[in-house]
Amino acid sequence: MKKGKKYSYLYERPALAADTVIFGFDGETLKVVLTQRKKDPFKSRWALPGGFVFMDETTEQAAKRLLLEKAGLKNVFIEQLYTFSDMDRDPRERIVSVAYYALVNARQYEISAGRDTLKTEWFSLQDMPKLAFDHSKIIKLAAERLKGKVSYQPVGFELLNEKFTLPQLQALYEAILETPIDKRNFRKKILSTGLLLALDEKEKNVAHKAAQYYSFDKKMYKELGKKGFHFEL
Amino acid sequence: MKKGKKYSYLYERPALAADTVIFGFDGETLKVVLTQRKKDPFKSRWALPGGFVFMDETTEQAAKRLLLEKAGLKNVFIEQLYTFSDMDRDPRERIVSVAYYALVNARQYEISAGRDTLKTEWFSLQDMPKLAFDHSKIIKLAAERLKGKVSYQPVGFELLNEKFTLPQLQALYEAILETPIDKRNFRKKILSTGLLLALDEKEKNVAHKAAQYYSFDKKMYKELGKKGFHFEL
DNA sequence: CCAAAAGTGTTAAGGGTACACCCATGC
DNA sequence: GCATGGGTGTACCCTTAACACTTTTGG
Repeated sequence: MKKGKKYSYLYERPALAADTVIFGFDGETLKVVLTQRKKDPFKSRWALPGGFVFMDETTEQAAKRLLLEKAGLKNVFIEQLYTFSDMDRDPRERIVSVAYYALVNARQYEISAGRDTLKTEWFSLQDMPKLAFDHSKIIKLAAERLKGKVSYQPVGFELLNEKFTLPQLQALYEAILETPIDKRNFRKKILSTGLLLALDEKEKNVAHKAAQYYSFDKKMYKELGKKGFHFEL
Repeated sequence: MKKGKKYSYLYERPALAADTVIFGFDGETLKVVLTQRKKDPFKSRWALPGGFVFMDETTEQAAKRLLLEKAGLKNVFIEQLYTFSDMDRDPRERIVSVAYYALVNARQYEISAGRDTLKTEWFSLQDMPKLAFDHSKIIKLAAERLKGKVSYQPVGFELLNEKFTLPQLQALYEAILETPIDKRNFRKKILSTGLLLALDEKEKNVAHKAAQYYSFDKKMYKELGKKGFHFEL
């Protein structure tokens, strides 16, 4: 190993960014937040909310900060997805991006446009515009990850209101897994986890039998020690 | 958002490194490759093989290059694990590390000490020395990831010879999952995947009934389209 | 012939899947 | 009273889990 080009890392380093796929659920389809770019490159194209990582923050802190700056979101579930480092990700220069995904309640939060963005909006996963950079690739990977995650951890609750009905929860699972689920089997299975708490409250003003509200029993989840959850199909 | 400190990323960037957890199996326990550091910080401490990412390579390419340089390994299964970015990971300066894990056949490859290392050796996961940086944390995460992975993808074969016996394969699963497995149930399940090809060759020179050799049917695996594998307990 | 590990089948229990009708509510 | 979606139970099948003896080989 010689000195010279190979040691250029001492002087030259890739820039480090964080981008986040924010998932939300509107009752029908899975959505993600996109921001429209105000500047080149890819001026006016839609992109994931993201930006550079500062020297005094971890990549996760950066992702959270950018969530707030670019979409007005705070205190959300967030988890690291993957690090993208292809040489030509960004036309300007080399940028390595640590991608995260976040789960938020799309109805509870107002999404607000932030710095460097023209607009910030929810887009259905089924119906996405052409994206900047390699962001479609990132979203695709995030959707797959979520599919896997939902089948062994009760993350779905992050996407719903604190109280929700079983039909709502089922619709969410169907949207994430992209497959229809049998109503009775779904109820049996999800209730058998013991993680749902039936509230004594029902839907109102619906032109059919009112659905029971439930909430997620976080205490029980901690007691179960995150074991013994398995949700196939 | 003001200019100033917050924009320091334009001038100052974290260094970017890649570290790899190399798993091997000696027939009894899971092992990982560690290298003893020749320089400060943590001079003479054991650490994961790793190093800086150059400007003309992806993090995965860097991990592969470092595998070759530091441990003499080539053409191995490698997959991204997680990106570590805590501020105080490295006492010198801020270094963000993209961690990978690799699966190699510990018997087939000779491990050789590389540049900047005193020695390079296999260590049993059960019996690890005190490590430099946050490398124990990385190894712990890698072991968990491998546990999960092995139950839905047939990765175990990367750790064995091309031909192997079912008792060998079972011992590997037991080592990874850290739990004993029933012999008959294991055979039934693993054979029912249709991914094993019985060779017409048996063990030799063993003081007991000779075990049948099998190989992994890669063609069949591709045909099955990576679906329908599920290995619980 | 002895030691040591490979190989083999059955049963019982639990979980998954498929499936159709009645109920509550608003209009 | 009608349309709409919520809520409920059962039967079959397949998978899992538990479990003990015979076979082959080298020494």
